[in-house]
Order: sequence, then C-alpha cells, then structure tokens
Amino acid sequence: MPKLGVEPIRKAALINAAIATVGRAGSLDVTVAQIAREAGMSSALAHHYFGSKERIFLAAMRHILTQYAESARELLKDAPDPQERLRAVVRANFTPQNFARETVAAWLNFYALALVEPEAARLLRIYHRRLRSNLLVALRPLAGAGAERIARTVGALIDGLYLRAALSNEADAAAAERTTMDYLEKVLP
Amino acid sequence: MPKLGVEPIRKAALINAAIATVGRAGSLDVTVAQIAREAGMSSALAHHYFGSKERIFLAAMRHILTQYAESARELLKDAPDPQERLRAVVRANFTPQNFARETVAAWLNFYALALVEPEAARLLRIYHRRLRSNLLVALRPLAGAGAERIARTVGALIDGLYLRAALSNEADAAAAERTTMDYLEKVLP
Amino acid sequence: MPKLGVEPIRKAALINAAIATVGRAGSLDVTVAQIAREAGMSSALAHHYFGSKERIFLAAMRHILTQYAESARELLKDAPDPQERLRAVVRANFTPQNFARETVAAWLNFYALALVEPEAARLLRIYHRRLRSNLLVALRPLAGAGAERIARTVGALIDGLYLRAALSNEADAAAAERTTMDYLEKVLP
Amino acid sequence: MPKLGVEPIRKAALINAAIATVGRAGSLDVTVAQIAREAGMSSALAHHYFGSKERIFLAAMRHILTQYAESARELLKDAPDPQERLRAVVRANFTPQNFARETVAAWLNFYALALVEPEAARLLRIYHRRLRSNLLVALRPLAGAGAERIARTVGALIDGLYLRAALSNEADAAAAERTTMDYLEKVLP
DNA sequence: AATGAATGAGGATTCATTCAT
DNA sequence: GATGAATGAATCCTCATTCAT
Repeated sequence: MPKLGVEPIRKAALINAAIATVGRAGSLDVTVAQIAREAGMSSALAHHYFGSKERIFLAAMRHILTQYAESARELLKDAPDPQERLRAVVRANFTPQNFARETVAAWLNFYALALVEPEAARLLRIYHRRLRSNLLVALRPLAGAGAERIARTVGALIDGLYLRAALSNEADAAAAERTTMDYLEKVLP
Repeated sequence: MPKLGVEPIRKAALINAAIATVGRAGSLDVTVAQIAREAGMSSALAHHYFGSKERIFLAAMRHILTQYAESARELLKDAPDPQERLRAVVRANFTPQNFARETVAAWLNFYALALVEPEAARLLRIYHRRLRSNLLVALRPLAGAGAERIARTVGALIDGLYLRAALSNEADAAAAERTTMDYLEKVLP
Repeated sequence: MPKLGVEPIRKAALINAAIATVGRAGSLDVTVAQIAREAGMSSALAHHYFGSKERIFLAAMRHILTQYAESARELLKDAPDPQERLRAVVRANFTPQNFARETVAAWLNFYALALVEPEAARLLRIYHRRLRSNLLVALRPLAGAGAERIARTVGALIDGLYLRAALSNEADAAAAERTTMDYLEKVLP
Repeated sequence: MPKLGVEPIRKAALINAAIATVGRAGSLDVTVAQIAREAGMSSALAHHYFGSKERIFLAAMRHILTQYAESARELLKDAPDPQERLRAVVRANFTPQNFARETVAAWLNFYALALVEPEAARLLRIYHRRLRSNLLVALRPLAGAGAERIARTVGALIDGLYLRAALSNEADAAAAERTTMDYLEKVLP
C-alpha cells in the first residue's frame, strides 16, 4: 500500500461523497457544498482539489468503473475454464459493492450525463468495450461465431437489469445474476 | 377528431417542445424559457398551462407512454396468434417514433427523474406493468410456467437496448428489434 | 421626445447608477447588487437588461462619451469663427456635467478598463479621435502645419487635467479650462 | 551595495513581480497567488512578508516612485544651469525604465487605486509635490512669476502623456519628451 | 388568452488570509 | 524561513415563478 499524502485522501473522500450524495439524491442536482459536507470539508476545498463540479462527477464515474474493473480482474483470476470465466464476468457486475442501490442510482445518472459530457461518454464507451471484451474471451470457445451477438445481448441485458434495479427499492443482485446466467444457459449449446 | 380548443393545442405544443428540447440537450437541465420558445410562446404562458416545470416534464413523459401504448394497441389489433402477438409487442417498442434518438434521450432522462419524483416513478411502473402484461398474454401459451421469467428478461433487455441506443449516434431500431426477437426464438421451445 | 418603454428607462437608470456607484466608490470593484440598488431594482433585473456587469460598464462609458459629444455639438453650434470653435471644443470637456467629480472618477476607472477590455479601448479611441478632429478643424486655420502637434498636446493636457481633477477633492472646471486656454494662447501666433 | 538578507530580496522580488503582473494584466485584479508565482514563491510567503495584498501594491507604488526619484536625482546631478535642469526633470519622467509599457500600465492602475486608498493618494501627492518642486527650481530663474502656472501645466501634460502611452501599444518615450520640451520652449520667453 | 416585467432564492466559483508544521 | 492545507466570505449569474395589464 503506497502511503497517501493528504491530497489523495481528500480526493477519495470527495469521490465517495459524490457517489453517496448523488445516489441518495437520485440526481446530479446536488450542490458541491452538499458533497463537500458529506466528505467533511468546505466546498472551497473541493474546488481546490477538483477544479469544478463536473470534474468531481467524472472522477466519481471513473472510480465506479475502476472498481468494476477490479472486481472483474479479481474474479477472473480464479476462473480456469470458459464456463467459469463467463460466470465470473457476469458476477463482477452484480457484486454487492457494484450493485449497491446508491451506486446504481449514481450510475444511472452518470449514464445520462454521458449524453451531455463527452468525457463521460468516453468513460462509458470504455466500460462497454471492457465488458464486451471480457465476455468475448469467455464466449468464443463456447459459442464460436455466435459470440459477438451474444455478447451484445448480454451487455444490453445487464444494463437493463441495472436500470430496473435503480428503480426498485431493493436491488436484488442474486436475482439479476440468475437472470443473466439463465439467458446464457439457454442460448449456449 | 375532436375539435381542439386553444388550451389543448398549446399544451400539446409544449409537450412536444419539452421532449424535443430535453432530447436535444440530453438533459433535464433545460429552462422553461427554452421549452416555451421552442413551442413559440412565452414562459409565463407555459406556467399558466402547466403550473410548474415539473408538471411539464411529467406530461411529456405521460405523452411518450401514451404514444407507446397506442403503438402497441395498433400493432396488436392485427396479430391473431401468440407468435404474432409477441412480435407485435416487441415491435411496438421499436417503432420509429418511439425509438427516435431524441425520444430515447428524453426517455433516459425521465428514467432518472423517476428516482426523484414519485409521479414519474408511478408512470414508469405503469409502463413496466403494461409491457409485462402484454408480453405475458403472448408468452403464456408459448412458454407456460416459464413465461414470467422470460417476460422479466425481455423487459430488461428492451430497456438495455434503449439505454445503449440513447448513447450511440444512430439508434438502429431494426437491429434492436432483431436482437430481442433472436433472444425470444432461442428461449422459446 | 420619443416615448420611452420600460426597458430604456431601466437601462438609463442603471447606467446612471453605475456611474454614480463607480464614481463614489472610486473603483470598478462595485457589485451589480450595489448598482441595481442605487437604480432601485433587483440585481436580477440588471442582468436581465444588460447580460453582464461588464456590459453595464461599457454602456456607462458609452453614455459618458455620448454626453461629451453632445456638449461639444451644442457648444460648437454657436461658434462662428475658429477662435470661438477652439474655445467651444475645450469648454465641452469642462462642462459641469462632464467634469463632475463622480464622472471624472468613473472616467479614470474606465480608462484603466481599456487596458483590459477591447471594447472599452475602442470607445476610448473614438473619444480620442473625436477630440482630435474637433480640435483640428479649429486649429488648422489658426496654426496651419503646426495644428497636428498642438492638437496632440492639448489632448494629452486635457487628459492630464482630468486625471488630477479625479484626485483632488474639488474638481475646478474653470481652472482647468483656463489652463488649457492659456496654453493655446501662448502657443498660437 | 549593502549585502541583503533574505527578507529584502524576497520583498524586492515580490514588488517587481507585482508591477510585472499588474502591468501585464492591465488591472489590479490579479491574485496574490499570481504575484507570488511570478516571484517564485508561495502566496503564503507573500502574505508573511507584506501582510496583505494592499500592502504589496503600496510597496510597488512606492518602488516606482523611488525609482523615479532616483532617475531625477541622477540626471539633475549633471545639470548646471536652469535650462539643463529643466530638461533633466522632464527627461527623468521618460526614462526607458519609468516609461516601460508595463510600468506605465501599472502606474495608471495605481493612480486609480489612489481614489480608494488613502496611502496611495498620499504617495501620489508626494510624487506631485516632488515633480512640482523640481520644476519650480528650474523654472523660477527662467519664468519668474509665471513659474507656478507653467509647472502646473507641465505636470498635467506629463500625466496626460503617460495616460495615452499606457493605452497605445508602443510607448514612445522620445516623442513624449519632445512634446513636453516643445511646450516649454514655446511658453518660456 | 398572453406577456413583459420583476424578483427571491440559490449555486458555482474565486480568493485573501490564516495556521500548523 | 517556507508552504500546503483549509476556509469564510463574497459575487456573478441563472431561473422558476408571480403578477399586473
């Protein structure tokens, strides 16, 4: 573990506060002051570290993505064969951390942000590409030529499950995972 | 066609303007003045008719839903057997009108609004229920006990396809429809 | 007299308030709220009419210039011969209105603004050109080839007298005018 | 040359940085951080040495004045008779150092500051008095009773030339000096 | 029916200044 | 001596909303 100066600590606190605040409010219409208060500092300091509200949001988005990527990497480490890899990739999306209600609500709002903010769109494309690539590696041995299409469908399905989870009061990670795996079992030979 | 007084005409204009403005901006952060200008009237008049910005959004959401319901009803009219009905229900979601990029972008933002605004959440639940019910009517004869689960999955899949369409530059309705039908074909006996 | 709508009245009030406020404060560091209060309206309305603080300042500067131009035109009307014209041009600069302490203090600050704001610089160049041209018309018959140089010197002298008037507690218009005329008498054959 | 401790060196660096920064920006609206960065230190240190932003500006103004006074003293040293003395006093104002564009722009802003800040006004009065006294010493033998008036006029003229130099892109010291001397030649018997 | 006029409330952002180290 | 960290205060500007006409 690298020793952290104050800056990274403050930044991390702000990022977590941003996700929590946006997730709880269910909207990007939160004030920098709210985020800063949640992180236990003045809004001026938040600006000092991030320069603008937008940058805070982008960093928060990046953080969610990084966390997702780490989940995936972690789970894939112990998955020897394609079957296992597939399950690991799916499961990474429904990790308790990634599928916490607040995170999912924040995620939905960041999705909407991507319509407006090019950098957010770029981050989203990275996520899409990463998911697709992870799926393909596992699917190709199992589905051959059909892998592409299945990957696309699974991607959309996962996003749709997220969307609905964001709106339901209790996000049921297990059920979402099962739904996804069911689809894959049906569709794979 | 009922003859319209001035009020319904103005309201309709504002609703369309709201969808267009939100869709184009990619965000609910549009001003009442922008919407009113797009509709060719003063912002004061917009308030006169709807009372608040929020109400304009809700009316716009309701309008999108109504339009979707009409598409579905229309398409179902000519679908005699379950197979056809199923295709009709799916197709209703990907009507050019319903799947226009602006509409989809507006839709995504209304989705996010539902996290914040109970009435928006209620409208969304109506949409979910309607889709589910339409699907079940067609699926029960084809899938029996499995119908429930399939309906849930198709619902999520359609939402996911919407989500991704909102972000891609050209929303490809035909491809989205095909992806959904492919899934159904695979999953039905 | 053209009948004034509300907008020109409000704008005029804001312009006068800006000059008064800047003049009294002796600095451009006044808030829009102060100016608006002085003009008897909300700061929001000030923004509504001018769009930004900068635009208010520019309009105020333009107003001072217009007023000066009118003084000059008025005084020149009754000046038949070059001698009289010359005196009229000089006198226009030291009109009680143009040489009021507040106006002069505002003027000095607008002068400094021209270092930063291209539009302010443009306005200042217009003033310089107008003064020079007025002077030349009167000086050419009296000084021939030397007119150019004299005009330049008088221009600088007037600016210098303004500068010093801005700092002294009572701006003595008569003395400033006399100093300028003295110079001209000495320098003209 | 006295050996300087760290404090005078730092202070001198800050003063020069202040003049450069204000001159370049054309406005007193520069941040302490900018000045400190230009001087190669932290803004906290700038405060440590001067206590406040205002004090930095005042020190910078004082520095410009001191420099001017030194130019004058230097030039007067080699001026035996009144004619020469007069030229030396004028010339001191148009020294390359004193008439550099940045310095002149800073000077104009300090002039405006004097409307607001009593200490700045005091410094300006000192400059005015010094210039006047220097001129009078040279003018009395040449103009007798008229010396007072001429000194006042020359003072204003020099300030006016400064003002115009601040706004023009290239401050022409030689031309300004010539204009001033021309006036004096015309006006003296 | 329709709007121009008007404002209160609110939020992002900036910055001089302080202080512990 | 020097600085990074931190903040309170201030200000511009935006906007939904109201109201008289």
